[in-house]
This record gives sequence, C-alpha cells and structure tokens, in this order.
Amino acid sequence: MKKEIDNKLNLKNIKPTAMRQLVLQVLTEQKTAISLPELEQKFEKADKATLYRTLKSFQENKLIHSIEDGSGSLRYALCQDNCECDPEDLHVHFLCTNCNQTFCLNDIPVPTINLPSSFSFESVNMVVKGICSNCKK
Amino acid sequence: MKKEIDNKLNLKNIKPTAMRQLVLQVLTEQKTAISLPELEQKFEKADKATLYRTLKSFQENKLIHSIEDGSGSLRYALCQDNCECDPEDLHVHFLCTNCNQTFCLNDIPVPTINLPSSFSFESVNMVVKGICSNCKK
DNA sequence: AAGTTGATGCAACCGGGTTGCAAAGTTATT
DNA sequence: AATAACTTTGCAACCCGGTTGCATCAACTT
Repeated sequence: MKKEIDNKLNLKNIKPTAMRQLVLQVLTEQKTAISLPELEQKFEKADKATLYRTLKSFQENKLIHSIEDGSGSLRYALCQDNCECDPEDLHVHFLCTNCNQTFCLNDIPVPTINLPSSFSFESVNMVVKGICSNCKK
Repeated sequence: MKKEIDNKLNLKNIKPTAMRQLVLQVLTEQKTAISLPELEQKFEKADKATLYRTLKSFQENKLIHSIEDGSGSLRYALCQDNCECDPEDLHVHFLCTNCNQTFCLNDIPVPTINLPSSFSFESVNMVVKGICSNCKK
C-alpha cells in the first residue's frame, strides 16, 4: 500500500511527504471526485491551505485533474494511468443533483466541437447533471 | 426601444419595474454573457442583491439562461426567442482565457451524451476554453 | 554546523453568492 | 380615497470556497 502510494508520487516527481501520502491515499480510496472542503473533512485536523497546495501540486504534476462540478465548486479526481491531461484525455463528468457527488465517466470522452475558425481551442469542461445510479434505486 | 423591452418582460410574465427594464436593456446590448459583479459595474449605484434577484427572476421566467463559465462563476445571457431552456435548447459556451469573456455559441448545440443506463439525464453544461476571435488578432 | 530550499500551519483576506429585514412602492379591496 | 395585502428594493450582514502572507519547521546541501 504505502509502497504504491510513494511510487505514484515519485513517478510524477512529487516529493512524498506525510501529508501528500495521506491525501493521495484518500484520493485513491475515493470513487468520486472530491472537493477541497470535503477533503478537509476526511481529516481530524488538517489545514485547508496545506490541502489546497497539495491538490495544486498534484494537479500541476498531472496526478489529478480538476473539474468545475456544475455547482460552482471545484472537484478533484485521480487521473487515469496514461493521462497527460491533454484534450484527448478529457472525459465527461456527471453531477448527481440528489447526492451531490461527481462521477468521472472515464470511458466517455468529451465530444469534439467544431469551433468557428476564429476561435482557438485550449480545453473543455463538460458536466452532465441528473440522478446517479445509487440514488435511482 | 422602451416598448420592446417592456414587451419582452410582459411576454415572460415579469412585471416591468424600472430596475428590470434597465437590466434587460444592459443584457440586450451585451454581446457576451455577463456575471453579476460585471452587471453591478454597469451601474453607477445599484444594489447587488437587487440585481441578483432580478437575474434570478429573469432566469425563472426563461428570459435568460445561466452558465458556469469555467472559471468558477456564473454568467447570464439572453435566451433565444424560441428558447424553453430544455435540453435541446442548450448550446455550447466559450470562455476566452485572454479577455475572460464568455460567448454563447448559439448555433452549436451541446452534443448528446449516451449515459450509462443507470444514470438519468437532467441537464448539461459545456464550456470550451481558448482564445476568442478578438484576442487572436 | 550553518545555509538554502521547500513544506506546513495559522491567520487573514477576497469575492461571488445569498439571506433577513425594514422601507418604499404597487395593486387590490372596500 | 383610505386601508390592507403584496411585491420590489436597498442595506447590511453573512456564508463559503478559494487564495495569500508570513513565520516556523523539516529536509537536504556544502
């Protein structure tokens, strides 16, 4: 366990501090994308700013990606192994309006948009809202 | 001018107060989607809360639609004439990472996503980021 | 061991969004 | 025309996610 965590960090050139190990641990166990305040709650006593900076460095090193979740806040989730956070790596996200969880639909790529030629493309954020499988039952 | 504004409001069953006329005026002149703080700045002296509630009632009455602009804040733009804010009415939005303006790509509908059958669809938000035509020059 | 660099914790701030409440304005009722 | 009932407005205050400054602490360099 510990080994794998450290491995992942090293692979992305992130110095494996205690804090970072813990955060990555949480992110690994987490099936849905998590927000900063949610992450904060996972710890008894943790500093928001530290977590914030931890997530930021994870993101800069392409260990996680962030999405605007459709309710005005950011959420974070682990990238797929091969992810380079390039446009082709982007997938659709799903926000459940009932339980408020955000799911990575990893196997649904964001459709390509034919922009007017006067616009140039950098990235795209696509969030579908509805009811998730858990809440439908 | 005044006539058209009032007409639009009446059509959507919104009582045409002075404030609402002014806000709709601004929205009509505005080519890009506007945020609440931006709207505030368009007036010498206007109350944020009132503007907020004005936008809210416009939205409830389907005179305008809102989008999460990809930078964490909401923006508002006039609906098309025939718009019912149904999923089929949704279009893609474009955020310029240079000038920070949000454009309605009215003629680019949001592509349909085939959700896993266990998820049900309500709505979708799609924002493309890049450089707009003005900034490319 | 001293010096450099980076990580952490605390506090404070910022800005968008939102609400409560009282005053002003409008509409309806007699 | 006067009153009651409802709506809109303005002000203040608040909430919360995100962010920064700064001092401290840890790790690593020479």
